[in-house]
Amino acid sequence: MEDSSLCPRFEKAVGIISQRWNALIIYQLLSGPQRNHEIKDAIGISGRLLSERLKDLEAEDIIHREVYAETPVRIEYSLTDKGHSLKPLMKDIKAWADEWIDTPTHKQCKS
Amino acid sequence: MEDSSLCPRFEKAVGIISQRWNALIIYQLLSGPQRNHEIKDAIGISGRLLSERLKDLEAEDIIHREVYAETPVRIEYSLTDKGHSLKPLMKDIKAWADEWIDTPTHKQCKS
DNA sequence: TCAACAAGTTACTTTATGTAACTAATTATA
DNA sequence: TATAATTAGTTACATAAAGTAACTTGTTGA
Repeated sequence: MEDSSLCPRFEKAVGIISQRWNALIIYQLLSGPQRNHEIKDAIGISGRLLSERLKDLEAEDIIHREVYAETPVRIEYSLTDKGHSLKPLMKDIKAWADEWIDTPTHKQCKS
Repeated sequence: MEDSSLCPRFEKAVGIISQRWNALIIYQLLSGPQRNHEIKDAIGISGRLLSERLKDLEAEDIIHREVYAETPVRIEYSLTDKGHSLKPLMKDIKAWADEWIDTPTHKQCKS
């Protein structure tokens, strides 16, 4: 293991995107800045993992954490430029899913 | 957990693509049909997981397993139409990686 | 016959994820 | 003023997935 002949950049990108929950978090944030509990409720992740992933994605400069010193304090997560640049990718996944994934028991989703 | 309000098709697609190793296997097969050990050497996966993932991807109709009754027997894996339809996605990941991922110690890779 | 290869499988260890309870700060409610 | 509720986390523990390596089966070439 551990030494492939593939492109290291590609492997790094795949590592980020295919880390569990990351794609769903990024997809969710495409619709605008959101708070911890909003993301949590939207994608069904546990608080433990959401905190962990948000930290990871912030470290990768894909999302930005903004603290609003209101009362009570409000913390919002949003996509950085780097994060926003993943939009075409997310749209590709969505398009592929619409064409190739069969979920007869579920209705069509909005684009 | 377990009940999100996202599109079920999208979640299914993300589940497949972001399952560890799947994207690398599919990317690797974009360059043509390959045997078990070729994929293994190319992406650095263990034999155990490669067998498991190849079975999963075959069950999803993303790859095809062809047995050539030569001597010794030759087994080749290739992308199905559904698998090939993931090419734009893979290219997007590659393009994103080239633009946003910094690997100063590694050289540029072929497109 | 013996070593080597190819495609898997089995057994076992390590890491990641899921679940739930717990903080700390604030706020609305009785 | 207690009391419960909310928000963004964290901690502790159980379960599931991934990593490692040895083993199997069938065949080949020396």
